[in-house]
Amino acid sequence: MGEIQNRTEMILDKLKEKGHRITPQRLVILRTLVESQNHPSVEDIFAKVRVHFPTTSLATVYKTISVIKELGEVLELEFSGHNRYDGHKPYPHPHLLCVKCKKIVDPELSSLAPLTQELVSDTGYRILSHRLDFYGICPKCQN
Amino acid sequence: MGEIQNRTEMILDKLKEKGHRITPQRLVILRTLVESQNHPSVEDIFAKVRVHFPTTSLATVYKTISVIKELGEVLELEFSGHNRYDGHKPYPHPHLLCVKCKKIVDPELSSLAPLTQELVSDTGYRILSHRLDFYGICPKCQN
DNA sequence: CTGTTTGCAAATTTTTTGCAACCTA
DNA sequence: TAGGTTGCAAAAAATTTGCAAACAG
Repeated sequence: MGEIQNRTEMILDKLKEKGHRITPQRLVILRTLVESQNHPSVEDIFAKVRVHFPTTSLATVYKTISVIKELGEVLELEFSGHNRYDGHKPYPHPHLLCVKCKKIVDPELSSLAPLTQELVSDTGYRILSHRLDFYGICPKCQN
Repeated sequence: MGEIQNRTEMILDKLKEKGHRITPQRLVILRTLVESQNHPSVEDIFAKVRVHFPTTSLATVYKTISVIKELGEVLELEFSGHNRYDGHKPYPHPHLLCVKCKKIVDPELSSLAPLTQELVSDTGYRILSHRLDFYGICPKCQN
């Protein structure tokens, strides 16, 4: 149990190892990233930190995300004017986005392995990572 | 033959139909989008138009892309600070990017249909589009 | 002619950077 | 105490918008 706590501790250790310091703001930002299931935006994270530390600046949020990104512990989903972050599963995986309510979920796709296999066989590429985003309308928003 | 010309004509007709006007700048922007195999950025397109019309502004490029996007004749690939455009195949399709030589190819993936099917069955979403980018190293760059 | 488009500049939006004061280790 | 971090403001970078002059139909 405490998988999220363990992951948080692990990242904190990594931070210390690299000579980074653990500030109260960073702790909240890190926890928000690790606990969030819904791929928060910078503004989302900013809002959450502000609850506990009202003087926190956006710059600090950006800087902290940047540090955690260097550790490979958060996945950045690039969108033109609104990046989202996944600190829960910081490795490439498929996303399913509802274009109406903007929710993002992680579907389980057993067919992904065969697809990647086909890609490798057909092209001879060595695959390093991927970005698989599906856009649609979730069951709730279909009404 | 003349597939690209045909597509260009078709889009021009669509533009006229909707009450848009065909200006020389728009013609060059449109041709660049339709002919490009390399998913050009706004700056790429801007540079090409400038060759023929040195007074063209970036705003015009953005506005024209926006209009063509409304017609559904260009695909926008969102990156945080550098969108790319595909006016050659303006519908969602997988991309395979070599991280070394930056080449982009369009792989044929017969496994994509079953994967989408699995997604629909599992989640109940109505899928509207997708973005599938694979990052890897092409055969040539593996040496 | 009429109304759309252009091109310039200013405004927006997201993210980055510089730096003095501050705080963690 | 030393040096990384914060928070403010200014700077970048990409895109959008307002508007008068230009131009397509």
